[in-house]
Amino acid sequence: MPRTSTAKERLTEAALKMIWRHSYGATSVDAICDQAKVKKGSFYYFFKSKCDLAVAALEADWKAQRAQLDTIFSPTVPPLERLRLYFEFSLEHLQKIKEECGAVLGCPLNALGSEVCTQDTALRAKIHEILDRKLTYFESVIRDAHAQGLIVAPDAKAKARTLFMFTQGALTQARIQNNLELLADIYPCTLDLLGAPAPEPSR
Amino acid sequence: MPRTSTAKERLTEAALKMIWRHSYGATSVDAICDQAKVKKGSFYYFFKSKCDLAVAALEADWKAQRAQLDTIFSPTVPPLERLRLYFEFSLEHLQKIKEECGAVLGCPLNALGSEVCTQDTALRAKIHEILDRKLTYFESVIRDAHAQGLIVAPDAKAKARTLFMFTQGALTQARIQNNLELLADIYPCTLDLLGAPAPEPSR
DNA sequence: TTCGAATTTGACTAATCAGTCAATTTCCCG
DNA sequence: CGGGAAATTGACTGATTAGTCAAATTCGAA
Repeated sequence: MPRTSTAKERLTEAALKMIWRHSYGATSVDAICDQAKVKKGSFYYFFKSKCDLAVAALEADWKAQRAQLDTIFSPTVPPLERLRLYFEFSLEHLQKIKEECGAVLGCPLNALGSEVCTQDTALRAKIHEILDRKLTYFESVIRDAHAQGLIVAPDAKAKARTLFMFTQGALTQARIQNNLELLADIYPCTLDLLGAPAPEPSR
Repeated sequence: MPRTSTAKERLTEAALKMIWRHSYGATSVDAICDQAKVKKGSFYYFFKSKCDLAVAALEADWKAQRAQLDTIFSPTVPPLERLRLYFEFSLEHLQKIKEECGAVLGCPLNALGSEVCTQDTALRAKIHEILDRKLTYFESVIRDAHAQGLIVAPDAKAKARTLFMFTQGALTQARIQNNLELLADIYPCTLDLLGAPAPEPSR
């Protein structure tokens, strides 16, 4: 049975959406409360500050994403196929959001992290933590691909970090330019970056 | 003779520094005026809005950086050496700033662009424009390197974009994690990404 | 030196900001 | 049903926000 959403859930959901859409600084507590249909008094009953809400919002979002990522990055899937699936999934998600709000939003961790990292220690720490966990998926992919002789990457950690920087950079550029096409070749570019043989073009 | 700085110059300089250091949203016009020793009335005599100032600040900074970039990316320098010099220069700059303010700040265009791109069209357009110009340097490097047989990159534009995404992503990660070491291997990683033979390790 | 333009000043909005709080309502458990 | 905890409310504060403006000052050229 579909349990009705709680005020706390509505707040974290609205917060993530609005902060991602606009920015941390441009999103006021009042606006979040309006969107979530919650009075400000209630807000401060659940959260002790705006930053506290942002941390909770990231945590809730990560918890929800995890299951999907675990499916995509399942060890039963061939390593490079995991990456293809991941990019496909991410692009579809960004496409859907673009249709909703008209903008390419990139990665919320990147956008928010870059904005608040010099202002709020707790928020930065949470973002750092989640980014590290995401990196772990890449690491295991590359380790497996190397073990199976699909690519040459004796230092999986380093290679994963490079790939991670590239993909995160691509997401940021797509956001800044509001252009999803910048991400169209992200999978073949990844294969190239990893030194994997390009898949045969279907004809 | 060292001309004394004008109020307008002090404003753009302070604006860039403070916005880069903190963020666009967290930097108030009052704070910028204080830093620049200019009264707010004067501010609005020179600029019609905070966003207008930010555009002017980016433009002034770009104008100042251009000469240095033209030197680093001079066609008389071997292509891959240009990249090495560029990373060296960037790292030294970030190191110096870190010593000043204790934080790794990454790329101002990236940080600011990611924050304001959904809020302010003029600012976004200016950032897009400057990013495109920076990309041009990479393009010419890669075109030259390809022509000289140092790398294989028939599509210089695409390769430059990939490299650009990687380096920008690296800068953002370094900012978020406040860790300059993430940039330590950026040149060898770039060579690897370009498929250039690694330089012999000195012993 | 004089005059008009460029610049500087500080006091002033009106809106918005994050955050507080006592009083009230709703909820669940015994 | 009763009572205590959990949740909700709306009015409130004091600080900060971007932006305005008329008056005063400085500057440069004739």
